[in-house]
Order: sequence, then C-alpha cells, then structure tokens
Amino acid sequence: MTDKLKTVLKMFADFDEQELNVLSGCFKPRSVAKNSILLYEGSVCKEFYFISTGCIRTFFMDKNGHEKTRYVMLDHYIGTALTSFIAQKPSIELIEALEDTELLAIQHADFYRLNKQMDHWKDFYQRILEMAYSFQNRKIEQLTTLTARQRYDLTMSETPELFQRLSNRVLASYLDMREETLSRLKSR
Amino acid sequence: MTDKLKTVLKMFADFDEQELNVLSGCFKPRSVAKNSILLYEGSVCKEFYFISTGCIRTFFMDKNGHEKTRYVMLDHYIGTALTSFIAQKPSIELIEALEDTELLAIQHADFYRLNKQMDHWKDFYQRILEMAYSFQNRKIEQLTTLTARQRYDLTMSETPELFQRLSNRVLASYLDMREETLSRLKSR
DNA sequence: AAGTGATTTTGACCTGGATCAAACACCGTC
DNA sequence: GACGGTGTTTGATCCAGGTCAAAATCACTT
Repeated sequence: MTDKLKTVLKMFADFDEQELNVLSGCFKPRSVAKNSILLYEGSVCKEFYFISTGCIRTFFMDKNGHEKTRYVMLDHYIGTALTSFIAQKPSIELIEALEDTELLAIQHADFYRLNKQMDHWKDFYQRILEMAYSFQNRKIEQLTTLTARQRYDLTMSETPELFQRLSNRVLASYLDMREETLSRLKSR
Repeated sequence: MTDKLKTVLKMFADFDEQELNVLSGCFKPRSVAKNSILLYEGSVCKEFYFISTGCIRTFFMDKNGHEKTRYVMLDHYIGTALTSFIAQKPSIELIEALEDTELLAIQHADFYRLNKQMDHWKDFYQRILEMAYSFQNRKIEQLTTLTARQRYDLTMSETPELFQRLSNRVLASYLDMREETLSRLKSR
C-alpha cells in the first residue's frame, strides 16, 4: 500500500529512495466507513490524503441547503480541502467518504515541516498547487460557458468512472445541476 | 517604481535587500496602451506582470463569442495567465490592457531559473499559487451559489474600485452576466 | 454643432433548468 | 413477501437571466 504511495509521489517530484521512506513514515493509514465525515464545515482542515482504495469528496452547502461537490478523489488520488488546509482557517467545505475507503493521511504540521526541510517536498507541493489551480480554472471555464448537457457529455467522456461509482445525487451536485435534471439528461 | 515592486514582493516572501536588487533587475519596465493585447488566445504566456499604474485583465471567449473576465489587475497587483504560464502551453485566456498601463514584466525563463536558485523565490511562488487557488475556489463558490444580484452586491462591497474603473461591458463579463442585466441591476 | 460610432439603457419575449410534488424502483431486514 | 427507507424518475409549473431589437446617451472628430 505504501508502494502505491511512493509511485504516486514520484510522479510529482524527484524523490530519492531515502526521502520516500521518510515520507512513508509521515503518512498514517486509516480506514473510513462509507458516509463518514472527515472534515466538518467550520473546523480547520489538518490533514492531507492519499486514497489507497475507495472514494472521498469535498463539497459545500449553498444557501438553499443543496450540496455542491467540488472534487472527487478516487483510488490513488491525493488532495484535501485545500483552502482551509492552506490558511488553517475554518473550512466552508466538508470532506466525506463516498465508499468504504482505505487512505493514508499526513498531518498539516508534518506537511509544513517537510516544506521547510525537504526541497523535493517543496517541489511536490508546488506541483500540487499548480495542478489544483489549473483544475479549478478549467472548472470555472466549464461552469460559465457550458450548458448542463454539455457538462454531462464532457464529464462522461473525460471521467466516465464517476458515472459508475457516484450516486446520482452526488454526480448531479458535481455537475452543478439538480438530480431531476441529471435524470432527464440520462434518458436523453 | 521599483520601490513599489520591492514593497509588494516583501509582502509575499522574506527577501533580503540583495535579493530584491536581483529581482528588480529581472523585471523590465514597459508601457502598454489602452486596448492593446498582451497575450492572444492560442499563444504561450511567457511573462509574469507587476502593474505599476493602470489596469489589465485576463479573459476568454465562450462559444457564443461573449467575453468572460477571470481576473482584473489594478495598480500594484501581480499576476498573469497562470494556466498557460505554468504549463507553457497555448493559452485559452487573453490578456488585455483596459487602461494605459505602466508595468514590469519578468520572463518565464527567468522566473523558473529563480525558482531553482533562490529559496525565497520558491516561497514567493508558493504563496502566489496558494492565493490564486483560494481566489479561484472562492469564485467557484460564488458562481454556483449566488444570484446575479448577489454577485453584484458582493463585488460592490468588496472591490468597489472595479465599478469605478471598468466599463459596463467588462464589469458585466467579470460578474458573469450580460450587460443588459448589469444595467438593470444598477437601476435597482 | 453636426456626424459617426461605441456604449448604455429600456422594452418585449423566450428558455434552460430549478422547484414542487407525486409516483416508482430498489433494496435490506424482520 | 410485506414494509419502511432511500434513491430515481416523471410531470407540471415557474422564474432569473438570456436574447433580440430599438432608443438614448456619450465621446470623438472634423
């Protein structure tokens, strides 16, 4: 399981074997049951995750009490509620397990200690931020220019796995539409 | 003019005087006339900007040929078309001067050379990315949860300067609504 | 001050997707 | 196999904001 972690870490920065061992020691394994909440609205995000198997998401509530899913992490994805994690301020986003999930978690304190001490970790974090930014930017483009059907088709072609693993309720909130609309789109 | 640059740089990372002098040398001054384009759609963004005086924006075109403004940079702001700048791939976004503008530009090659050589610059870039990410994330929240009027009111209270300096056409595209809608909101 | 073009406002109309509500399907469990 | 709970589909209605078009205002130029 830490082998997978090492493989993924190496995709982001040029860690040597010794560094990878240090990092493996910082990531602690945990099992979380489907539907459990890893971070509540209003609390500070203290952890950064690597998903071994399973699925978690970050989402927030709008004024009408509807969920908006920002990011879905499947097997071997990494991430967290980044805005709160960065600023160490109360989070607007929640983190929730959508399946029974095995994950590895690194604490914020360790994360930022590494950021001071290990140059390759600095590179790693920089890459994460660059990708997270570009992903968000793309999402804004899609939200402002595409219709519900176009967002449906695009996600279907880019990450069809989401259509298999997410419930309609969650998928709809990820695509920024109501479940009824998603249901209608499915039946063309 | 470079004094202002130094002051702003120091807000992002703990540069010493010697480093600030090196950096000042990397940022080259330029004057750009109102309405001139600094980056066209399809070309690679090679520069990162500090605005001395004036105003520039990044925006992109949707399928119907309407503009969508992502980010407006006023005096003493820093930034660029980050997604293209990061990946050095053709940009979807354009950069345009909205007023006659005095700016300082650093080349991508210098930017990334510094990122290898100067630890404080690494910190600087990390801060930029963190803030850019959080800003984008906030924008997504606003786009998906707020009505046109709520976005109008929020921006009015947070950055009223935009209402004074931007044309209705640009302001509307920044607020993600049509000019007609903005006009109607103004007259309550 | 008249003319030309750009920008902003106003009016009438339309539509994608939300809302509300009810029916339906799919479970696990007693 | 009946029963409650959860998730999905279907139907009827509504509305914020987009679209299209025309009028009004502003901003230069000659």
